[in-house]
Amino acid sequence: MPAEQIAADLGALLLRGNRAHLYDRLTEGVVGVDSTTYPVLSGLARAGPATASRLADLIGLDRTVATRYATRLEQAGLVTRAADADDARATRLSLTPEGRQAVQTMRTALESILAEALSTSEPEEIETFARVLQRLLDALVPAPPGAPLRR
Amino acid sequence: MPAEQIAADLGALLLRGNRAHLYDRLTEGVVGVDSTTYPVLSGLARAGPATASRLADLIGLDRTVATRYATRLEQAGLVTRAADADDARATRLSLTPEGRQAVQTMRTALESILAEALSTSEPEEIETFARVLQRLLDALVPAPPGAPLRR
DNA sequence: TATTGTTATACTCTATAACTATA
DNA sequence: TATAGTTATAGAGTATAACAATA
Repeated sequence: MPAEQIAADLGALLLRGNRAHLYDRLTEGVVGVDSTTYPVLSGLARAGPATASRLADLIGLDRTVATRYATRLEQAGLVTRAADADDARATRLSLTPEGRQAVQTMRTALESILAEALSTSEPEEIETFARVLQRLLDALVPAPPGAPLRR
Repeated sequence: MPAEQIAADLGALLLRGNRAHLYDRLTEGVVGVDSTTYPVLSGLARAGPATASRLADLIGLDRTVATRYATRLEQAGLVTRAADADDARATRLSLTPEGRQAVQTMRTALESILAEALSTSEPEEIETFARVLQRLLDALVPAPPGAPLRR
């Protein structure tokens, strides 16, 4: 039963330093994005234009934090704010072309890092890994209130 | 090609909120340990008696932080300090019986959580998952736990 | 001169509370 | 009354710098 080893590896992966290291590798060279604003930008890319509240639910942040990081990304020219036509209280956050470019750059970097990290495994192993990882996540992680998409 | 889904799942796992949620599940009910001191206690359990500097290297923290958290754990009665016989500058950190008990409790909790999260997967799948995860970690993480450390 | 442990300081991140506007 | 966005404030976490003691 390799449960003990899985536990140790997951624990290592979650160590603050290792998490920050991975985020730094992803965002290095992308101006205006760091390890704290990355989830906001990435979430916006996944969800499409969304309000700060919805985005906050999606990535598990407080909505005040989402607003502040959105402001930072806006000042960096990666995100824009626009009034919601249906609800005058709401503000829709969207990616600018520069923001889309930044997301694309980081996605490419992530896939390249992953491809290299998985290069010593067989395709069947990788497929099994992905399958179990998905189940593990479904069991470990609380579902966001938004619910429709997490991946 | 499940690389994209792996990337998304890993990203979700590393989200600050999800990481904190997992740590909270582990440490809930264990007095004197929280999501910040958990890695220190866990690292001490893996490494055995160690100095603050060595422990800091092991878990990727600054040594000033390791010292402060060790003080907190000491005040909670989970860790003791003792002079190093070989080096008068050094202080050796050790687990108290209460500290060992706390580690055991958290390990059991982690294994139980994992066992449930993996209960829908076949043993062969889990074995493959563990194998690929290990390779992934070796490639992704700068200094894996258990590696030789600088003094 | 370098290293260990520690403390002091400043900075960053995050949540709670409060305010405004709209539903 | 409730909700969206935002700002203000305070609390916690962390790193940098500095100190004394020892190598």
